[in-house]
This record gives sequence, structure tokens and C-alpha cells, in this order.
Amino acid sequence: MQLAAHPHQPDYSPRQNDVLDSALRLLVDGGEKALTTAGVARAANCSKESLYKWFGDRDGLLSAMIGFQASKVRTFDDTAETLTAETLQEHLVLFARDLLEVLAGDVSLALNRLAIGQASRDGSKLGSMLQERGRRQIGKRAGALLEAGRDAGLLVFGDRDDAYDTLYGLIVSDLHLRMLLGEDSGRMVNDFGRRAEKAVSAFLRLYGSEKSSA
Amino acid sequence: MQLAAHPHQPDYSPRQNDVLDSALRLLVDGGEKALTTAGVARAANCSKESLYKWFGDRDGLLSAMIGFQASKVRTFDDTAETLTAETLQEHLVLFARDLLEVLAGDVSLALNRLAIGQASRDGSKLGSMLQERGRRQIGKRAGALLEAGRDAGLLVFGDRDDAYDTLYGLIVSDLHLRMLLGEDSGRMVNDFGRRAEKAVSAFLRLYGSEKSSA
DNA sequence: GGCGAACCGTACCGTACGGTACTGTTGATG
DNA sequence: CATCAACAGTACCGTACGGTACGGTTCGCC
Repeated sequence: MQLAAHPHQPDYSPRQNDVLDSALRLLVDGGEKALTTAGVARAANCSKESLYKWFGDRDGLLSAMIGFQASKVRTFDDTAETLTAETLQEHLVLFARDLLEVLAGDVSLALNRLAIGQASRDGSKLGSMLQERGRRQIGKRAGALLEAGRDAGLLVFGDRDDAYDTLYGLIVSDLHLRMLLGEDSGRMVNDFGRRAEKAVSAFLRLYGSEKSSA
Repeated sequence: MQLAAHPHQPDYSPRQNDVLDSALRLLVDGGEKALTTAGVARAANCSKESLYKWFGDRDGLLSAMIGFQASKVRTFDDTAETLTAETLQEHLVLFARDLLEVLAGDVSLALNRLAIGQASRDGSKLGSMLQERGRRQIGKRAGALLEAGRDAGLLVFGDRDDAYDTLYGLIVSDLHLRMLLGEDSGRMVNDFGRRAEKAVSAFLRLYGSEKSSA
């Protein structure tokens, strides 16, 4: 289970990516218990021997799955335009909706469940990996947006991480955990729009400058 | 696995409570994987046969553990005194600290991990049980506090659940999930006080009446 | 055509776990 | 003392999983 400290991913072959895809689908459908080496081999039409040659270990396979999924979600932003009070609010709401939809995704939920299940055992290697590749990545987008807002004189905050923490809490609250615990996520997806708007509204009341409430 | 819809708990015998205590300790120490029927029997100095007679099933044992732990945490409040801006803020900060400390507790983390691990399998029965007995219970305390604040003219909100959701998000953000993923909780426990104060401060800026900012 | 690497499919092994059955042993009751 | 219920301890069974080994097949390369 190599795991470079550098953000350079191991980059598996196309065939191996197909296998990881099958494994993810298997995990989503059947949960962690269904994710056996034999099951993955069957679902991906490959041999167990190849699995062990490619990923070394069951844990190696899990790590590879997380890395693979994270490499697909990779969020890009680059808000090059100049921000006004309206566009800042729009971008924040968009970010909030994207965040909620990512968190509610089948694969995201399954991987988080998997990592949490292993957290007590393996010294939380998968957990920190998920944290690093998942929230850190999407947090960079939010951080850039927040700093752009501050540069434009629309937001006032001291520590950027604190502000992001507040924004995250307002958007997500305990929704993520409830979904992880099995609460039907499909039922609340329709509400993401309103939830995002309310969270951003509250955030702007907390961190918006007087200039932004015009 | 009987599970009465009424809040009346099955109430096991003292001996069985001892067994459940051992099982919880075992779960906290070794994680879900260490929680085998033989291990529980050995740790509790009882026979596997008795385990199956008392709890019927491994799942029954898990349910019993959750119910048992929830019955111990049972939060009581009854803020009989009349609220001022200062005492409301104090009570909110106290609530926030209690909430963070409960969430960071060994047993709470272990049980949440357990329930999340089983969420995809058993139709989230354990998850909803944890939700019902855990957050619902502590939410009642917060709800009472919020309504008392509104009655005293210190808080302004339409929906109580919405306000509580916001308060919860401000206090916890993604801290709970990060701890569940294995991030060292001991390191951040010292920061709970400041975190609680900041969250309550933000909450009061959002929901406090002009009367409370005197 | 001959060769070797990669790989699929499958059989196999050791182990660990959930669940059951059986044999004492204790302790209360009459 | 006889009886009976509850229980500890243990042996046992079936199964399922992680990991390995091996025969057969494809495919590229000389």
C-alpha cells in the first residue's frame, strides 16, 4: 500500500481503473460486507491473483478505491470574474449545493462508511486519506472563494479556516452523519436548494461586510 | 431483537447490564472487529449460550448495547430559573460544551462507528435507534432552552428545529465526522471551550434579539 | 512458429466467526 | 436430601473469507 506524500497519484492502468470501478459499484450496492476479494474478482472479471498482484492487499485495494474516486471528483473552480454582492452570493449557494450533493452521493457515503468502519483498526489511514483528498480538496475551492470575497471587500473575517468551518457547519450541520447512519438521502435531496440558500444567507449575515448587504 | 416503539426500555437484569458494560468496553478498546460473541463471553465471564438466550442474536446484542448506553447518558436539564441575556448565553455555552464532550466520548464514537458500519446492511435499524435515543434526546434539552430564550424575548426564530439545526452546525461543523474518521480527538478536547463560545456567539448574532445584545 | 509475460478461472488452505449442543456446577426451594 | 433452573465452560459444526497455487489461454514480440 504505497501512498505518496506528494499529491501525485499512483495512476493505475485503464484495466485496473475498470476493476476499481466495479469494486466501487459493488461497495455501493452491497455495503462493506459484500466487498470481498472473490466478489470483486467476479464482478470485474478478473482473477483474485491479479487483484493481489496489483493492489498487494485488501487494504491496498481499499486505498486504491478511495484514491481513484477522489481523482474523479476533483473539483475545479477558478472564479476569474470580479465579485459583486450578488455573484458572491450566487457562487456560495452553488458551492453549498455542490457540497451537499457530493456528500449525499452513493459512492461518497459508501466510502465514508468504509473508512469509518476501519478507523478504529488501521490507525485511520483510510480516514485521513479520505479527509485529505475529499474535504481538503473541496475546501480549497471554498477558501479561494472566501478570499476573493474578502479581497472584494464583501466579506470580513480573520482566519480563513474558521470562516470555512462556520460555512461548512451552516450548510451541512448533522445532515452528513444522518445520511451515513442510513437516513434516506433521496428524500432530502430536493431540499438541498433551500438549505443551501438559508445557510449562505446566515453566513453572509455573520461574515458579510455592510457593503455586501446593499 | 425486540425494539418497542414506546420509549420504555427493555431493562435488562443487573447481570446482563454488567455483560453489556463489558461488551462496550471491548468495543471501545478493539473496535467492531474485536466484538465477537466469544470475546464478549470471555470478557464478561459468561457463556455464549447465555448471550444467545438473553439477546437472541448478535444484532440483538448490538441493539441492547446502544439502548444500554443511551439509558446511561440520559440528559436532564429543567432550566427553571428566569433567563437573562447572560444566563442564556451561559446555558448555551454549557450545552455546546456538553454536546462536544458527548460526541467526543469513546463509547459514543465507537457506537456511531458500529451503527454506520451496519447502516448499509440492516436497513439502518441501529442508526435510527442511535439517532432517536442520542441526538433526539439531547435535542430536547436544546429545544427547551431555545424556547425559554424566545419566551424571555432574547431569541427570535420561526421554526425551533431550524434554529437548533443551525446551532448544532455552528457547534459541531464536521468535527464529529473527523473524529469518527479517526482524527485524534484527545488533541482537540482542550479547544472545546473556545469552540463552544465562538459557536454560541455566532448563534446569538443570528438569532438574538436586540434586547439580548445589550 | 516459438517463446514468455500477463492474466483468467478455479481449486485449495488455514483461520476465524456465528451459532448450537452438551456437561458439569451452583444455589435456591420444598 | 432431592429437584430443578440458571448458568459457566467448552467442544463442536458449518460457513465464509483472505490469501496462495496452479493449469490453461491470450497476446505481443523475436
